[in-house]
Amino acid sequence: MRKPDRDMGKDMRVNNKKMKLRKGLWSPEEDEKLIKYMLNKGQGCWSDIARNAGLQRCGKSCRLRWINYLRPDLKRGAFSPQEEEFIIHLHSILGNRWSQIAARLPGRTDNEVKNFWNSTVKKRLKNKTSVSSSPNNNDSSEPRDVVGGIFPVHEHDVMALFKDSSSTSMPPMATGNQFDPFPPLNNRYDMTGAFDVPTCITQGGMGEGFWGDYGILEPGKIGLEGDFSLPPLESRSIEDNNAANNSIDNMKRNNNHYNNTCFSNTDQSFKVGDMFGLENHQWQGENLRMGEWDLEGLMDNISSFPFLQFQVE
DNA sequence: AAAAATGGCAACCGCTTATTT
DNA sequence: GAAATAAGCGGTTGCCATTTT
Repeated sequence: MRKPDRDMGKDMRVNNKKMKLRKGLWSPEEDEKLIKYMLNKGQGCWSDIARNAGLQRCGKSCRLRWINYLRPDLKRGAFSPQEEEFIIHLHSILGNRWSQIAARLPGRTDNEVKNFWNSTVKKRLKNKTSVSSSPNNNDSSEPRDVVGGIFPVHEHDVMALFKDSSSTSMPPMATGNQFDPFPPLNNRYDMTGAFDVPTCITQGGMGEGFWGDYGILEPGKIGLEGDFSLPPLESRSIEDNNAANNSIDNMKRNNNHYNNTCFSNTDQSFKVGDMFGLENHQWQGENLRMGEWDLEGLMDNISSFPFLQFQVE
């Protein structure tokens, strides 16, 4: 429901003055204000941020703008074929849980994934399936058994597989938590935690046995024998993790919005914790529990996991 | 060249969930 | 425990650019 820029929303009070809230597209000036504020003050209550940054926007709008567009760790740019495959695969398991899917794609937002799905993937799958005229393909809003004939994924099959694994070769998880075939890469929204998105795990990459026969689930290949000990994301190597990027100029230079390149291009990594001068890594302790093998559980947290490296094309 | 159709995506809305008072 | 507030999420809309007619 995007309205033209001139459209104004409801009121907000600043210094007891009634101000009209802006809606619609963000101007570069607004972006700059928000970036500046976020860099200086970090994340807080969004309605305060909106007010204190001098933006005539509601907090919700600021949050969205930051998360979906201005965050320095966003990858942006076209989805790679690997990412596409991964999205399709995850969607076959998770359905329209865009945030969960996005959480497993470094530098991507739920909005981005959702848009990509609705505008591109859906269509592609439709074409594919109309050619193969598989009976099992319709709209993709629900988890499917077959996605375009590529991925034979069935929720309970996966579950069974995990159950089997747990009874036989499932390792005693170091963290005692549930097994997650596609662990979220990070708590991306937690500005107190450092993360280096583009350097996300790489061991072989997708394609090479990643999918086949649930390749990713094969104990021998992916460490089900017990090795989940990859270092947490935030401690992985970063090519040039110089907090020198810690300036709006750099952000602008790298941000699509300003010159069509990506914020954290493939050859550049950010640690937001560094950018913001923060050292807490709250995410490390999130929610580790052993529980029943429900799907949600499956997709819940786990410590780091050999994964894949996406490239922006 | 102009109009219409289509695609991509930013941003809003409304609902749900979590947290605070 | 209830109410208020904030945050998170998915669905949807509509603008703009590109492609097709």
